[in-house]
Amino acid sequence: MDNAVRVRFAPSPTGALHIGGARVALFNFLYARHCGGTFLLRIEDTDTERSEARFTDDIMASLRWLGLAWDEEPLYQHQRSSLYREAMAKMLADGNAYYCTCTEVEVEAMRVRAQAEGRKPEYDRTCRSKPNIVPDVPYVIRAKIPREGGTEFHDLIRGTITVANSEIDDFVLQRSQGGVTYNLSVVVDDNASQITHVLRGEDHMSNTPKQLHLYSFLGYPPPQFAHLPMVLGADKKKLSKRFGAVSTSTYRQDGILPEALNNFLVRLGWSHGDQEFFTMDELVRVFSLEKVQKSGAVLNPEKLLWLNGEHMRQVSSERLKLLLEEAGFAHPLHDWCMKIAAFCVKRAKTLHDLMHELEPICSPPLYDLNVMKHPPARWPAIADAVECFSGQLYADVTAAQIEEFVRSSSVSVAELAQPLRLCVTGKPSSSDLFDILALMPLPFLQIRLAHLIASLRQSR
RNA sequence: GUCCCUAUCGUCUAGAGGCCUAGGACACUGCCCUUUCACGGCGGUAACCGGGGUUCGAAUCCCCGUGGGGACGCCA
Repeated sequence: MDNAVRVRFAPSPTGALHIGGARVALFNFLYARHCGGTFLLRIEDTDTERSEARFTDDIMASLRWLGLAWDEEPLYQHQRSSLYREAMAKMLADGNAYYCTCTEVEVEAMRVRAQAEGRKPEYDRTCRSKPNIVPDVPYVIRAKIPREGGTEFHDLIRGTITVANSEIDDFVLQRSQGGVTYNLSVVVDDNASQITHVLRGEDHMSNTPKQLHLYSFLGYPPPQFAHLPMVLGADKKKLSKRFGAVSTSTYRQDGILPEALNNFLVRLGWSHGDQEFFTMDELVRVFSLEKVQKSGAVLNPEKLLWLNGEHMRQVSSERLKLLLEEAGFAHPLHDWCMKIAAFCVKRAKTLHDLMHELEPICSPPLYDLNVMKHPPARWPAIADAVECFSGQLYADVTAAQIEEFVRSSSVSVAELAQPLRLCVTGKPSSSDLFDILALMPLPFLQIRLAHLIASLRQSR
């Protein structure tokens, strides 16, 4: 256990929490818990144009739903500009940053030129050697990245990564409107929060050398880095909003359990031998960065559905009841309903599957006798058999007794089972009929049977 | 285009030089169970990107290709 471990999840509130972000949060959370460390949340809202409070709300609600609780008060970057200004002043004073008065149009032209010359699109450093005094025209402040040498860091997942300094642009630290950009605020805040390990998506890998220069300029000790493989859509591309159900809250709405989503997400790029099913406690115990995969992982929605079914079968009756109510189940969930639910959950993949099966059982069902394959000519005989069956039911019947009766009746088992199933479950297929019959309180059952008998006779 | 990362069944992965005629899971599929649909049980199809090395021996190490991804913003 290393109590000094401090990690953070730092989303920008420019959209709902999508599952790629949820996975990064999960990995951070698991790493912190595994090490006995601290997991922090920081809202990166320096882009005032695109940041919205409702997205912050969604991100927090989704994290809470997933059980990824953060340990200290969340930090909001928009409240921390004085810290960033101090850092900026130091870099300016030390000659590690400079004023740039080039316009956006000019910079764009430089990029085009660089690319035409077979280089990476970049700023051409025009203002780099000008005197370091505040210009009287609009300006930005840029980092003065050394032109020689290289930057190297040890990635906990990928090993040593080396980038030539000549590849690193003199990126903007402060915008012309005065706000600072991501690379500066991250470094200042990670340092202020004493973050020891930065676990983030691979899409940030190219930012790391830039940030390492800032650590050096500011005299901060750099943290360790681990870049997680990307979560990809079916097209193998980085997840984006264009592809359907990517927001975490959508999975919740679709009847997915948080533990199932966590389980699914953790296995995208991480493994523990052949094990597929994990509880959160187990994950905290066995999670390790060494077993994280290096390449991107494509989402497999069917596997999530399967895992969700597995997790639903593991939850207690009390929690299942809570989950159903939370999902909007409209009928009172009596004890007998929950006992039936325990049977029905075997064939469900989502909470909605279970609700759809339970609903007609817990409320008077509507059904259409014509879905039966038996010819209407047989209906009177079936009605007689049901009547006889109904007459022999007493309190506390067992599935075995019911089965015994049905087998000894004058009509075939299939002929009797179909209408019984319809009238009790409202559907032509359901979980084990005899178990449901035995679990339904007799008065409820008798009302249904009477209705069935009447329908069978009436429909002739 | 440039730089960085990466490469085992359709998908997620096991695999740390001999245990690999490559294992598991999802999906697909055959059979069994069965009043239905499922669940469950037993099977099946299906992969080491290519080429060079290193080694007695390579899915595993190295190099070169190729494929894939990411980054290249006064977004984060």
